[in-house]
Amino acid sequence: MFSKTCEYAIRAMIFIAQKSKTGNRVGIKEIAKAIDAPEYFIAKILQNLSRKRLVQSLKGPTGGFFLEEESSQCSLADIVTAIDGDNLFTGCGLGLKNCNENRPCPIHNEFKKVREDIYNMLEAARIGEFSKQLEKNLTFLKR
Amino acid sequence: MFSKTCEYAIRAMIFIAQKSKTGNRVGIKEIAKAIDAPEYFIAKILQNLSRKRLVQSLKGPTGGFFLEEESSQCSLADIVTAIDGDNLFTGCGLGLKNCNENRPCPIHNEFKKVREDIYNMLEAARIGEFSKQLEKNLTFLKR
DNA sequence: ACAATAGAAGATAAAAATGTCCTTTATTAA
DNA sequence: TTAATAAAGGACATTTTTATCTTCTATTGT
Repeated sequence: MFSKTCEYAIRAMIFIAQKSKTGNRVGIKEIAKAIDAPEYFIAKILQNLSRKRLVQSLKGPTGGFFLEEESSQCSLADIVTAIDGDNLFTGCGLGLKNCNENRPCPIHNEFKKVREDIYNMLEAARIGEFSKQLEKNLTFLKR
Repeated sequence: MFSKTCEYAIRAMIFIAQKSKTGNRVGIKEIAKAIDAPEYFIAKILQNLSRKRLVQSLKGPTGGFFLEEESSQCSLADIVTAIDGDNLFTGCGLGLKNCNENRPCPIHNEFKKVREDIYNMLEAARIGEFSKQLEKNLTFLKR
């Protein structure tokens, strides 16, 4: 469904959001451990998200990644779009470039429905909303 | 959503199914043109599906690919599973290997729903059911 | 000012997916 | 039975994705 890059990105963002609630910044190494992802790779991914202003960062001692109030309101759909683009939400299921209402592929309408369901679900899910369940160990970000 | 390989596979299978209705066998070149896919690449893909008995083939003059009655009843889910495996239908949205009811990722339940929707849609779609609309040029397999 | 810290940026490497070519095998029609 | 045809199979090439390493830059506390 998502690229590995995108899976890591979502997990990292949820983790950062949780830590940000208490005003903490969090370093790459801590993130990598918390979500069980390759350190250098996560660094690249967050660098990218940082350029796109989906996450905030500060260099130097006491530095690290964090989310401003606004960023913690961003949706999973925003993250997916930033990393994988919008193909999942708008593209043809069979990979046709010009598939559309007027010139549909054989599964156009059925596919459109699930695409919309996916989008709605990801748009409704805000990055900041997962902290409580994580803290209670009701949900997990690794393995 | 699907790999490119899988997209080609589905399009090729739908095309073969259509041609098979009238008892025709169809060669790689014709398939490649009809679905606008790289010839040698779909050759490989169909070779694979042939080994898995999802499509039938005959070598030599007048040979080619075709679908027996039984094969034209196979679902898109069968093809996806044969090519991409069942990760789309059973895997965790965030890539966690051990995500499950007892140890869910933060989006486990929402994701499960869309996964099931996707599966149901693909399982309901039989490869042989698209011929009429294709013949009437109401749906398309290329571009 | 300076040393230590931590992300940014660029280069490189490894693995997987995608795409191509060449030889072999099975089948057909003459 | 032979020549032509078309898929099967194996090897190889290219591109994209995933992963790692090194150097540079900004920030902090002393």
